[in-house]
Amino acid sequence: MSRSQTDTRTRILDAALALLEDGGGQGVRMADVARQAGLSRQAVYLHFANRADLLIEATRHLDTIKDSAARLAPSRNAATGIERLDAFIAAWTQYLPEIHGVARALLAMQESDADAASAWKQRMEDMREGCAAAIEALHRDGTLNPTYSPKIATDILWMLLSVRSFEQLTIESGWTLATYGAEIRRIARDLFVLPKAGG
Amino acid sequence: MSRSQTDTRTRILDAALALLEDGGGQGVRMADVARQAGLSRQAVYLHFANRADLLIEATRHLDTIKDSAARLAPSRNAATGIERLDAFIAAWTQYLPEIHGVARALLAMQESDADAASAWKQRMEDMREGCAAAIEALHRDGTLNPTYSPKIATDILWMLLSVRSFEQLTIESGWTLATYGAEIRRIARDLFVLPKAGG
DNA sequence: CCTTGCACTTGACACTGTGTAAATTGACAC
DNA sequence: GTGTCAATTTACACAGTGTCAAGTGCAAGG
Repeated sequence: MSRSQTDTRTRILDAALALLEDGGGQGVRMADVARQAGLSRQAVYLHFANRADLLIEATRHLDTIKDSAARLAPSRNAATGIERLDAFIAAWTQYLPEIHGVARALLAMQESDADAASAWKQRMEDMREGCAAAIEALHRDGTLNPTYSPKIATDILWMLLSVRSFEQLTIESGWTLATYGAEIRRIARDLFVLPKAGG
Repeated sequence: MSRSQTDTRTRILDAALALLEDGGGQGVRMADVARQAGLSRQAVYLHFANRADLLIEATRHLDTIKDSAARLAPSRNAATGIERLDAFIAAWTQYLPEIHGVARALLAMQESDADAASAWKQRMEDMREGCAAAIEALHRDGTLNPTYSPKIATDILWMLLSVRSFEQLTIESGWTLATYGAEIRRIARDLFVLPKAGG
């Protein structure tokens, strides 16, 4: 068999990712993906139930390609809370630009499609776990600024690392990726990490 | 004339605002607005060129109703930079929930319509002026944390006060409006206001 | 009174994009 | 050869936006 079913499936996913990655974002239609994959529009529906399904699977596919799990390992292995916070922020701020195109599309889809909404929500929930773990590590070390509860600190960190905040700072305010990463790290430290005793 | 052209126009705008205010957000169609205003769908097009135009005018209309200009007066009249920052944040965080529905719709429209995009951008630019002025006031007083440049500080404050951040914190993280206002104020102070000498 | 103007209505239609369905092709496997 | 199955072509239903044309009803004004 020259073209297995799974081959075509990944070909479609790759096509979708290619289109989503460069700016297009919103304007990626089913027909565009089909053309990019060298298929008829209808053939796409043989592999994915609908547009939401395609986008959801595309993000999953991207996670596999980019090995998102491996990227967060350094964060989990950090010795101190501060190191864990830094490592998590570094990993995420490097990851975000790479998934931005797909994230944007799924985020937009979310408003009209319930499945897309819950898929996105789940992803954001997973990311929040990382935020919570970093804050919790600070808390255990006694280096969490006590004027912030772990819950509030997690919420704020989650917001700082959200796709929307990333977009606003890099696109609207023109920050470079390096600036974005460095500033978010600094904000998190300024807010959450207890100043050294006597400082 | 029992029904002047401007009467109907405002009737349509009021109808649109009413629908946008309660949750609907995305799902407000031209036909919905028309029904709410007691008109045929086509009549709406006699007053507004298209959906984007209607939404843009609706936000303008809302500004008039809510008197957005007057709300920012206390901020401009503040004696110190710190007071100005506080007043601006207070005014904006109280205003945001009131315009949230319309903002959401315009924000969504922005992705597909160029006019909506530039109208939204303009509004955000105006809001940014307020952020910049507050930070500048701190700067003049010498109370701006020198590790943040006025530009970076403005960008961050702008991001903290964005509709998206508001949505994330109140909807996703479940903060009350009061918590949202208080926490943003605290974050801004922690980040930007220089600790008292000897503190 | 009758005409002119105008806001609005009704109904039809084009266009875009999604999703469904049916009949057909082409290749590979046994 | 025949069956299987991916993929194709063609067609259509549906929602929502936006356009167009003909017609209605009312009020102002000669």
